[in-house]
Amino acid sequence: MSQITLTFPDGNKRDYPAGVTAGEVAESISKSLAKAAISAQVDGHHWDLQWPITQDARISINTMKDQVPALELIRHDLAHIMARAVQELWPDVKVTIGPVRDYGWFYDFDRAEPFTPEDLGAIEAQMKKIINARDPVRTEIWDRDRALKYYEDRNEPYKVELVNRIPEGEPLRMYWHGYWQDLCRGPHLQSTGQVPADAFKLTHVAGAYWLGDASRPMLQRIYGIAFRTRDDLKAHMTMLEEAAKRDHRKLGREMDLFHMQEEAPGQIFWHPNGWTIYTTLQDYMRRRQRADGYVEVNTPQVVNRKLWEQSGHWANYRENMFIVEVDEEGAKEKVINALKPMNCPCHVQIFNQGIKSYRDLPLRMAEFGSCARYEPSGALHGIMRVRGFTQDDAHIFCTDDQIEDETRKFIELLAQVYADLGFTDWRIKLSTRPEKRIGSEESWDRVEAALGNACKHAGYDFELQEGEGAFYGPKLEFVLTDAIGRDWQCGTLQVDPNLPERLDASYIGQDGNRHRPVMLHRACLGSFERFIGILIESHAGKLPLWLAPRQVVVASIVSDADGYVLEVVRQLQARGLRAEADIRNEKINYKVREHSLSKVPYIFAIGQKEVGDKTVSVRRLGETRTETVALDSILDQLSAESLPPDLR
RNA sequence: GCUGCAGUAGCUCAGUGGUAGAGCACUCCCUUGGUAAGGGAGAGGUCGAGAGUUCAAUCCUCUCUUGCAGCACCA
Repeated sequence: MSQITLTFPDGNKRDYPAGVTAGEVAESISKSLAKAAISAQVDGHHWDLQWPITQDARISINTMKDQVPALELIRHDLAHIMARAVQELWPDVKVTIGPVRDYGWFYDFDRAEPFTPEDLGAIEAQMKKIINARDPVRTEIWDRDRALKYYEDRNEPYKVELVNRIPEGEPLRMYWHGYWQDLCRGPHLQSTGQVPADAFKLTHVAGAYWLGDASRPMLQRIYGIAFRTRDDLKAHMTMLEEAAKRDHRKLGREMDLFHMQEEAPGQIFWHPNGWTIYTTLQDYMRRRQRADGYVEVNTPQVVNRKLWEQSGHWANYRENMFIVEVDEEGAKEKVINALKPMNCPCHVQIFNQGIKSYRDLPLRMAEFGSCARYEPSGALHGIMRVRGFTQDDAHIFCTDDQIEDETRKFIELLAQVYADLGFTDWRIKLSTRPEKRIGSEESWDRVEAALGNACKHAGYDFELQEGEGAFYGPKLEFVLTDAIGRDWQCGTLQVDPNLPERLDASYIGQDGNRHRPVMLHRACLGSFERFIGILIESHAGKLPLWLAPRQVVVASIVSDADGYVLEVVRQLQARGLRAEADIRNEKINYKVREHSLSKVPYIFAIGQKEVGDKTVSVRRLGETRTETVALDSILDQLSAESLPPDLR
């Protein structure tokens, strides 16, 4: 038998017979390593201990100390263990697939009866039994016919379909967890006993379409989470509780920002506090965009069907549009309008007024455009996914040659805006030509390169999302990571030569001929509604002073101070601060607690002493320390601190 | 839209086949208290909407609606 040479992480090399398994390699090093081993890395690939190694390679043995492979194996083995547990409890349940995901895994089952929370407890208990049985994990490669026959005999139609979907020539790997068997590409642990029995939890059950296809049957998906230790699991549960406390729907109520109600699903009733945030943010964006050479416009909400037919929305987007039928006097048929789901066709109408010259380009047309989209009911989520929203939208009409520079300018604007709003952790994704597309290859080449170059020249890398662009052009997506590590896609820039074509936009070039401009659809925040939701959650409601709806509450300690309290509020307001008096007949403890809970950044407490000294006792949100300062100096300090970032 | 779960006072929630309860919030009274809940009293609900079963429905059944979790969707 031929020999192969394996190189270990410390640089040592050893020869083994070809076909040696990673487990045997571990065994050759030490008994204890062989026992602790969970998998290996072979030339960078995650390698099952049972898999043979047939050629020279770099190898390292993984144990539970190696977090990434350990978690992957624990979660993946648990998926199988859970499927086995379910079939032990309900033998007629059909199994499908169960991948590792996020902090755990899920497995989809076909079962007539829905799983209940009690069932989850029973499954969890059964899983613990399987883990404690310490059954060995074994793997084999089967040929297709054998696998098909096996699953047909056992009446597992989903598995039959999976086997048939695996491309010819790819090995069909089977894994046994004890007697229980599943089709799986691996790798897996050595035995079920290697899974920590106290560091996992089944979290919830929900519907999921077979193979993600809404036209296929809906299965029941059970989700679990798993870690290496019980403490890690606990820490994760605590993190989830913390995230729940930041939920913008809860904070929106507590801070009296907005509400939503049955009569207007997916639309927001902004309360004075919430609307203050909204308008403050909008004013800020307006200043930033003006400074960057945008002109601002406003266009109709209700637009006749004809325009949507011309733009292509009627054909492609109709099920997402609110349709408004009007009985017009004398008209034979009802007039059909739609609420605008996007601003772009209206902006082209403005562009098309009069004759445009190449000298007018690039034309950056912005609108805080209120749009209505009939989103599927199940997609609605607080103020993050709504049916009525306002975009910080703009369309840049330009020539092909201007795309790169305009894109770079936009990225710079967006970077400034995100930095001002406290988001420094964000990245760019570039989506390129999809399979179904219009336009020539060289034009795609050119435009994709323009977007890529713009990123580079602005000083940012991008991730490639091949084939994810729109049918008419590539796009950039800007994904920001919030304070608790969640990703949000907010900004976007999309190159569109199609709509100017459809709506017949043109300009007179230097050559005196008519030319077609390109449109760049772009937004920084995406929608104000969603972005404010992100801001609330990311700051846990403790917004920076300039965005806080109520910036200062001046609270009296004794009623003799009421007059001075009102005077302080008046002076704060004169400096442009959003200040309120609290002269209720309550103790200062009570007032401090209440305003702290509603996230007011500054509480001024005023008693006899402050009245006499013309001072205020200042308490910042989140601190227990207080500081007594002269009224004039705090006024100066706060009026500077409350300026929006672009005015500082 | 699909699957599952849920809708009881402004909020958080308990409860029962015989038309409802707590805490907080609210109103009034007492209290003038120095940095996260001072005390007392009071008011407040067609139990999401409609239909059905029943002598009787907030409770059981059906339909609708809204929300929650996930899936699908997000040209």
